[in-house]
Amino acid sequence: MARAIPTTPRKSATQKRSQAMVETLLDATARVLTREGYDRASTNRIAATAGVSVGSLYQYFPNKEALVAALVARHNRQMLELLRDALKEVASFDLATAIGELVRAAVDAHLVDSALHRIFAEQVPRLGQLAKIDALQQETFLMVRAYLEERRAEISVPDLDSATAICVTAVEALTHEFVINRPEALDGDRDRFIGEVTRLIVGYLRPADGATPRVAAPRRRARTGGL
Amino acid sequence: MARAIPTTPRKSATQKRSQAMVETLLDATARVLTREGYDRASTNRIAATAGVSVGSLYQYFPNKEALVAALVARHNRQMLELLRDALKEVASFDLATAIGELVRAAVDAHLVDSALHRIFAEQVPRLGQLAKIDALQQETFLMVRAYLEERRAEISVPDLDSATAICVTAVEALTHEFVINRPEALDGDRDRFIGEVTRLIVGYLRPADGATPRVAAPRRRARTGGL
Amino acid sequence: MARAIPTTPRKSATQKRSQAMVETLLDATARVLTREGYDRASTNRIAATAGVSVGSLYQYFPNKEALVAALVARHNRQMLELLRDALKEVASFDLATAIGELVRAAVDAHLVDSALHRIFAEQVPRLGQLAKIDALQQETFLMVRAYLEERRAEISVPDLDSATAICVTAVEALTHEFVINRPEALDGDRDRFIGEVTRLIVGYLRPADGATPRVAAPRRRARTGGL
Amino acid sequence: MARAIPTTPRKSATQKRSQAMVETLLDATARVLTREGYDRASTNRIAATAGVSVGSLYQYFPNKEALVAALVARHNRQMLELLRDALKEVASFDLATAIGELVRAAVDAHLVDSALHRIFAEQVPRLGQLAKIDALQQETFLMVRAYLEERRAEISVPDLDSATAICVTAVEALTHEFVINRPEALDGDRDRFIGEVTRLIVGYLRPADGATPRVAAPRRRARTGGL
DNA sequence: CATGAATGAGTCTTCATTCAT
DNA sequence: GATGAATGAAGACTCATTCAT
Repeated sequence: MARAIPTTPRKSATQKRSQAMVETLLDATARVLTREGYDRASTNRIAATAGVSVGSLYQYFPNKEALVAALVARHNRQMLELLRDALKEVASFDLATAIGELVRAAVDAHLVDSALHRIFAEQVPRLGQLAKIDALQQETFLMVRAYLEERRAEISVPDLDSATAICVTAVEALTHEFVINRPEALDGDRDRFIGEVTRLIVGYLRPADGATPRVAAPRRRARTGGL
Repeated sequence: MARAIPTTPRKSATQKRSQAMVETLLDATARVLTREGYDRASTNRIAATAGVSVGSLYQYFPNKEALVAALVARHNRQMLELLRDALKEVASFDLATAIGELVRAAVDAHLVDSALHRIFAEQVPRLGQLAKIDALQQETFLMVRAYLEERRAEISVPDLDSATAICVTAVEALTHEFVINRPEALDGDRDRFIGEVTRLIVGYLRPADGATPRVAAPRRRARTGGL
Repeated sequence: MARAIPTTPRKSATQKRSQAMVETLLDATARVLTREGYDRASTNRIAATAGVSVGSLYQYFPNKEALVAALVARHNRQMLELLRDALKEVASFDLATAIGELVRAAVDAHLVDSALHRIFAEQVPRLGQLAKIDALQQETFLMVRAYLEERRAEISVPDLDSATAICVTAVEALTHEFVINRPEALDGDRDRFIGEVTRLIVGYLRPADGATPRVAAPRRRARTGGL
Repeated sequence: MARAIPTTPRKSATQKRSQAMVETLLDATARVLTREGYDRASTNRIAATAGVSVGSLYQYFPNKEALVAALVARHNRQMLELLRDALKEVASFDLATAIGELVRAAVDAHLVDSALHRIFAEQVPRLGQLAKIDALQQETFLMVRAYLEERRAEISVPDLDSATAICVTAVEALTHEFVINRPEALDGDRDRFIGEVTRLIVGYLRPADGATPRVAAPRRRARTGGL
């Protein structure tokens, strides 16, 4: 306690400066990554872009991977934030409306920095520290699963875990594909896309009719004669 | 006349040797890519793995990108082959059964070399020649679209283009996610996964009841007011 | 205020160190070029000879060509310096004496580093940046032309531009030839060479008698009949 | 003798084919050298340009240097030929006219293939075999010297060796400079150039007036106090 | 003899990281 | 703590030359 008086303020000033430096570096990393691609994003270039010396960069990040990992984490956090907000807002909505809003949030999330998002998706190797970061994606799963749990009554799918996985994966992939690779298909027509995806998901979670198609035993590869 | 006999074989012998070298190099590339990742896959390492000198590698491929592009093309072709076969087989089936078989083919395709597929998806930069290769993916779109066209009567979605895009993207993403990132979820239970995905797609294409959920106007952030 | 003192020196210390590194690299380049020839002068060898890492070399020069260009520039500057000094000194001399001194300066200039000069002349490709460097040679032309302009009265050649070009080219070539390729012809007899060249030039600029030989129309190959 | 019957004809046929191959290769070398420069003129490229396999190239030339040396020799021979012809023709002319024709021959010689000549002069390293080739230049010296000897009476320069060296060097350098580096100065005005150079040389060999400028003892560098 | 596939040493250049100031 | 010069391993690619066919 005695230490808190002089230490805390001074430390937080330092921390504030540190935090500012970290943000500056992450911003520079994002810019370089977007402009040059992963392979040409050298730590020297990033430091220069940040207006800082390489040495300083290494004062805050032990190596390049950690730097990129931190940026990925920040970006994921920003995206997640939007989803979290949407989930809060949606809590009392009926399923279809709620799913619609969640899809819309997914689109917004992909638009936070779609160029950067593409680089992460397409070029950044998922090794070491980056592997752990997918844990953030896990959070998405848990949040969505919790929501579906609450709406259990409206859902006819038996296994909620796999249903969540399927819905989250499908929405994320469709959003990604359309925002990143077919942005022209969304121009001025975002709602149509959202509507379609929503229908896909809602139709899956709540099949109105009874006829759930059951997959037949595999027909192909009957070569060996087995069933 | 007599001399003509040895000429042709000799030429094809050369071609056979060339082809063999190309295959050797692509195999080595796949192995190095899988084992070391894209960043550590140097042309020297690839040549060494192939048991060949770098010079030979450059006799067959003008640069590293072309080598990787050729491997991607080969892999895509193998995957596409499975889908093509499935589409042929499925031509006369009813929609649900057909979709089931197609999903199964997608799974098989991702299992052709899932480790390599992951590297392509996660690390190989989509630049230059690689961009063109996504054209192969375009082929998937066209093939599936053609199939849906034939089953038009059973499909209630108005815009077949976007429906195809959505189905192909969703199936590919779900298959990718489960084969690549959650393989344990498929062990001994592949049919359940296939069934779920099939239900997702069929439910989307052929909503039995009338209640198609229409997305409400955006509730949050009524930005510019546009639809 | 007190702090201002160390700052400036430190900066100039850095600049001094930079300049020292540049000189070291240029010296090493000259040594390698002289000892090994242009083709065997690799950046790695040059860096090693300089006792520096390749990386450092590239911190100061963007590529091999720039390095060689800088060395050429330095060498040309040194040679030019001698000529400039001679021209100053010679301003008031009569034409013959002046030309003699200028020829002597040309010899001295070629002796600055004749081995290096030979490499530049014989092996270094005149491309890219090097092309611009010939501009330094342009300076020679202008300086000499200015001198001749002042001595106009003693010169009977009508076109001063072409006269300058002829004199400069002839002196440079003769000096080059004798210093670089026939150094033994100069040993202990430099003044005789200088005298001969001076007579060549002075005789050309100031033909005492009237009989200027006019070239007859071409005798051989009266091709199209043109003059 | 007995062997001569079957051997000689067959051999000469072979030799003829050999000679043709050599010429083809030299032509290709010239083309590649001119188009790509010395550094980018690889034996593989040369062979390909010649429409021949590398192996064949090495059947006729032990290495790249020998190939280039042979081309230099051929080119020098062609140039020399023109000079030789001119000297024959000029034998009976008076000095001024003769020098004029010789200068004209020098220009023609440089125009044989000026692009190639430039490459030789500026990029080809004078090492190994190439060194010996300058012997061809020696021939020029001897031929010109022989001519001057015959015209001894008209020449007032005491040392014919150095006079020859000076004349040959000056004419070659001036021709080179104007044909290679200032071709525009010759367009439609070749005779003017030839006239000037001729005046330079004739004025040097046959100074009409007595006043041969004698070089004074060096004036510069009197720094240390010496004369 | 001709061929051209194969070789691998060697070139230029980049970049993550360190450390003296 | 900040700086940025220095490092040197490593990468993509070229090319003279050889040799089995």
